Amino acid sequence: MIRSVQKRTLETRAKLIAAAQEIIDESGYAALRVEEVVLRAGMAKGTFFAHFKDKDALMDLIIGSEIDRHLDALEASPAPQTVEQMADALMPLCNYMTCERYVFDVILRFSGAAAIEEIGLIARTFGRQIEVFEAWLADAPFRRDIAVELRAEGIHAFMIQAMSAQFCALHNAESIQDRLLLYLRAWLLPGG
Amino acid sequence: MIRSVQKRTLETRAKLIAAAQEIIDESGYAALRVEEVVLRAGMAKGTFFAHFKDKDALMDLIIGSEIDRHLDALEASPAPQTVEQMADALMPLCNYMTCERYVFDVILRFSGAAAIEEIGLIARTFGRQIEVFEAWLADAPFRRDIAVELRAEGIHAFMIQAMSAQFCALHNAESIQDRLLLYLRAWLLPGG
Amino acid sequence: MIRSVQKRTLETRAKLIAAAQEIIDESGYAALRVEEVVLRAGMAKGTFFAHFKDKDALMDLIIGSEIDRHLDALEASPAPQTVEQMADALMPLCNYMTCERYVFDVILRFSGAAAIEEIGLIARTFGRQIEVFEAWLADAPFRRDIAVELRAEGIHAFMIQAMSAQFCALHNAESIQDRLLLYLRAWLLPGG
Amino acid sequence: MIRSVQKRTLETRAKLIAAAQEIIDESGYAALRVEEVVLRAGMAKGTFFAHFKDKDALMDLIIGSEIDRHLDALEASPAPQTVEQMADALMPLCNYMTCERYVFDVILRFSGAAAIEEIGLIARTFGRQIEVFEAWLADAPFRRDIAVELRAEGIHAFMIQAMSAQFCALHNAESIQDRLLLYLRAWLLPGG
DNA sequence: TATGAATGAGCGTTCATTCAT
DNA sequence: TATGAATGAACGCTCATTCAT
Repeated sequence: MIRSVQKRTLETRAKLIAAAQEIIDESGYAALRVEEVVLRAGMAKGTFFAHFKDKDALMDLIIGSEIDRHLDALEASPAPQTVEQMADALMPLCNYMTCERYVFDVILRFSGAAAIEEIGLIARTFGRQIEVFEAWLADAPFRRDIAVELRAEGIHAFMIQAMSAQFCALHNAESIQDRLLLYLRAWLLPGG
Repeated sequence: MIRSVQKRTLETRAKLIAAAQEIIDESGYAALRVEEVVLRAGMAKGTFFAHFKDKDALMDLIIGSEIDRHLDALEASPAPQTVEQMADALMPLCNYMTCERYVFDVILRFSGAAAIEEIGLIARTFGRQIEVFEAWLADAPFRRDIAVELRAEGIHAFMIQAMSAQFCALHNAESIQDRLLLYLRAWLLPGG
Repeated sequence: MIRSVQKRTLETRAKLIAAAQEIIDESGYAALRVEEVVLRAGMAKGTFFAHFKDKDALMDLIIGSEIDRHLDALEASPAPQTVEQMADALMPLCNYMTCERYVFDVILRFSGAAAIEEIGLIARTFGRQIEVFEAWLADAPFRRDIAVELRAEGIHAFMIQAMSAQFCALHNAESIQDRLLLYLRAWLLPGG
Repeated sequence: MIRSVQKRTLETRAKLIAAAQEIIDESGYAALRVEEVVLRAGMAKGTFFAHFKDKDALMDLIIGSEIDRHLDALEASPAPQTVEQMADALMPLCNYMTCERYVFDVILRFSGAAAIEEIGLIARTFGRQIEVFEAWLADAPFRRDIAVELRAEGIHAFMIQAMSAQFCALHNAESIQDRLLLYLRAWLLPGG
């Protein structure tokens, strides 16, 4: 009884997400409208807000899931042994996070959550990124004078820096990857 | 004649900025409404948009000016000779940039400008930050294995990272300053 | 078997009414939400509508019952022999009916029922009020030039008038009782 | 300058009211939707709410204006000299007020205003009704044992009573006019 | 330059009611 | 009977921005 109810609920939720993804695939994230989502899902507006606190909550879920998928792939691949390999490995995620100005803004905005109960997927993926980096660093031939967590946080900081530059007219000469490589080399192989 | 017109224009502009600052002082940045600004300045709404392209332009100006003031102070002070001094020196600026979630969001959003002609004050202050850091690094006893610009950009990346953590419920154990110190030491004194 | 089912049904109904009354006691009639009622009664929303045609039906029942209780008291008391006594006697009922703007609105709305089968408790209590007044008038020293039913209806009309004035900012100088007394004297003792 | 602006404002307001009236004429009061009003007026939704606090405010204005028009007509006509004439004179207004259940409900709900500043047209027309009745009674051959204001209020009370009965399944045998006549005779010609 | 009424697209909300299980 | 997810049709609102005067 309870199980069947949950199933129905999950199906509805899935339909809403699928409809949203469809819109995003067609017109991009910034073009998503709640009205259009429920229209495509064949549901009432009230149903949307019964499943998601607001539009942002859906956005957090969809973007967060996509980031998670990238992290899954990173976890499934062998740990990079050079900064070049690392930059290569990070590029799919960086490209996704910068695929739209709107997406990058949402990510930055949601990456910090004011309260524990508000922590959404995107915020969690930021934690997971650090974990993935830590796993990479465990056996990699990089600097070992500082804690693995610190090294991982540094990678993250430079990823953000490289992506931010992408949206800046002052720095658009260099690609994300070039900048990332420069940063990672200086961060992980000092003196090298 | 021309001078008097310019003077009047500047006065109007100044009145609008003063009114905005008043609201910010009373209720914070996020609470600022154009309606309220023109009301206090004793003008019509249209006048606002004759002086500022949009609300964001005013926000960019006010926040950018405040950041500039902090940079002026940093430039006027002697260059830090230790990472501890550097972290200390950076804290007033970091505190301002994180005084409100809204302010930090605006700063991140404006730090990259889509086109050269759109570059606003905040974006410029980001460039200026790098310059200030470069000046600091010129004679300081920090790593010299990488270009001074790269070193400066790293400081900036870690400042952002430390401030971001501030808004994240997952990391609020450590203060901005503690994180910053940790990062700067690892970045500027590798192996040290 | 049948008895136990009926008992269960009645218990469910009673629980719903009790929960509703609890909410009313705490927050007033206007604040009552079906959601909150079933939550307190520990039931599902659907159960509510299995017992009451709609929310209004519950409201009609609760308010109607309260009015009935007042009418019981009036019937149990001796008939007033003066308009002063009559106004005194009517005040508890008037006070209840005007305890909340929402309650008075519901009463006026329900006092007329669109169809015989829709006649609810409140509409019935209006009929009962007339009957009570008729009983009062049977032996009382008031005008006798018109039918007793007409006299009774007049009392009712003036009760409504006096209560309506209560909610009007234009007339809040006089109390319900003062107005009622004025009206009743003019209605029941013309020329007196 | 100021005048021309006011003119434009008044025109917009008039267009909104005209559009609303059009809908009412076609489909009735209960069918009026804000969306439809602005659509017909060729305006934005925001404009509606810039002119009317909410939908109810528009309803109050339209219904109140209509009542006012009836009162204008009553004031322009000679004062009734018999209760029969009075009932005849009141019927157009009564018919309007009971043209729709929704309209009568709105009238009752708005006839009392919680605060002076909230007093709308409908509430004001109730005061005006009393004044019109007072003017009628000044020279008419009706009872004079009570104050003219009191006599006027009684007429009003009985109008409401007669109209309320109209919506009540228990009393729909008699017409509003018959009831009104009965009431007025008993009220204005006691002993007669 | 100044005015301020008008715009407008979409979000969030409400909450009684229905219906498949 | 009981369940509770889903419905749905407006409403109210926001508020930066535009534009005719």
